[in-house]
Amino acid sequence: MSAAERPVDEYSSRVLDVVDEIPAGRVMSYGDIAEYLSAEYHVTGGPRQVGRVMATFGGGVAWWRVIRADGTPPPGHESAALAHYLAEGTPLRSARPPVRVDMRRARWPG
DNA sequence: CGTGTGACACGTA
DNA sequence: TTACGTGCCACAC
Repeated sequence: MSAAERPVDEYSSRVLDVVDEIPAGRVMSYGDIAEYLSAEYHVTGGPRQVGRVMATFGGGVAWWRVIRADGTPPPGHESAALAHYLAEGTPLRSARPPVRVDMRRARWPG
């Protein structure tokens, strides 16, 4: 683990912990994680903060299971994300650009 | 201490 | 369906 993958703050640790619990073939949106942390652990932070955590420390977790609410994977990682989706059997609405996960079926409530 | 930026979300056109 | 504006909040300058 590099220093860039060692979150020192509580919020980042919570976010990465939740991401680690998402089963293969399922996904959560940035907003879902923010809402889950707020409801279950009573910690504040919006979707953009979750996005910031993933951009900074996402390298150490299953980052492809954390996507936007409309089902699109993070910019610049669509190809790598698609490979994971095909390998895990994640429900897709579009298997070629613009790649989009079928949120209605793949969404994990946490 | 104001301004810009971002791996976001949502309503409206 | 895509495109744009607005709200959001932490962080860098």
